[in-house]
Amino acid sequence: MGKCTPESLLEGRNIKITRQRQIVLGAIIDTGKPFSASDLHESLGNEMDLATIYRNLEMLCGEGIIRQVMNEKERQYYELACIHNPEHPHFYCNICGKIYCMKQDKPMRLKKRLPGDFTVEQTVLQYRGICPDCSKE
Amino acid sequence: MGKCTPESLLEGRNIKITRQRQIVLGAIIDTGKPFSASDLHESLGNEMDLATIYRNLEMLCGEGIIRQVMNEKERQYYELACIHNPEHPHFYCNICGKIYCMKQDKPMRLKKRLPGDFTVEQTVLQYRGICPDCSKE
DNA sequence: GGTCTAAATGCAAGTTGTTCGCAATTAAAG
DNA sequence: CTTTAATTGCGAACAACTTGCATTTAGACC
Repeated sequence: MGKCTPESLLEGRNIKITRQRQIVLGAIIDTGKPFSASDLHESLGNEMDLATIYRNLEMLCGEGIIRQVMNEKERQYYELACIHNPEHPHFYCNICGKIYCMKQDKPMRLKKRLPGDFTVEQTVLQYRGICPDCSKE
Repeated sequence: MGKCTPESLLEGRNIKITRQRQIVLGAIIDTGKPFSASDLHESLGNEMDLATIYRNLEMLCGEGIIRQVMNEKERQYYELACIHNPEHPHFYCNICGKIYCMKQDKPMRLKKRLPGDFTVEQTVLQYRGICPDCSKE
């Protein structure tokens, strides 16, 4: 299990490796935290077309390479979905809007069986409140 | 603890009781399930101004009379937040987009203490997958 | 290497949910 | 009944995201 690189994440998937995909994936890997399309856009110097970023995020999400984390202030946040980053809870600060990853020991598998005939594909657990930084004031 | 009426929900709060607030709250109480601004708008025959609905939803949310449930397809969903409807998990169907309330026996109080200095004001637990109706196909 | 083609990109325009400014209306206090 | 501050309706503005289309490009096949 080597480390994540844009190429390793894309290989064996029948996906064209374009320059912008390498750049986008590189930025996603570098940022160790949840990001939105415009976060990426900014971190890349506002040079890449936003439509390209959106299209690639959708593709990466469909491939399971990234996952949706939360939707806040009308903005969708994602994170890398690799072996080293399994599903985990997130904390959203109601004051500063920052999103924190809440790592936890045991894998998140709350009630995978639901009554009736619900098939659970993803479990989302999030907390909202005030983060340590904002508590200080 | 009487039943919910627009007036009982607003009383003692220094909020003007307007005709549209009564209508909006009435619709919210009648619909026993999560709703969006446009759901309300439609259910009221597209007659009330959407801006009014948005402003009232924001106010009701600030007052704790309703709570945000989830944000799906760029649309914010709310539900009534009264004694009879405590925080509970929701299920979002990836196919039909319907939102189900997952009632549960014990109150939802997962990990209210988090490491560091996080103050948790709300805990959100949601499942996404395929609902019973869509499983049948 | 060169050629070809389907897929990806950039750009501009469009869509959608939500917000804002402002004049007209209205709840409710006096 | 009067008064006034809050609320409403309307239209325009906004922001995130999507789409159409011409241009470019990865990579497969010679």
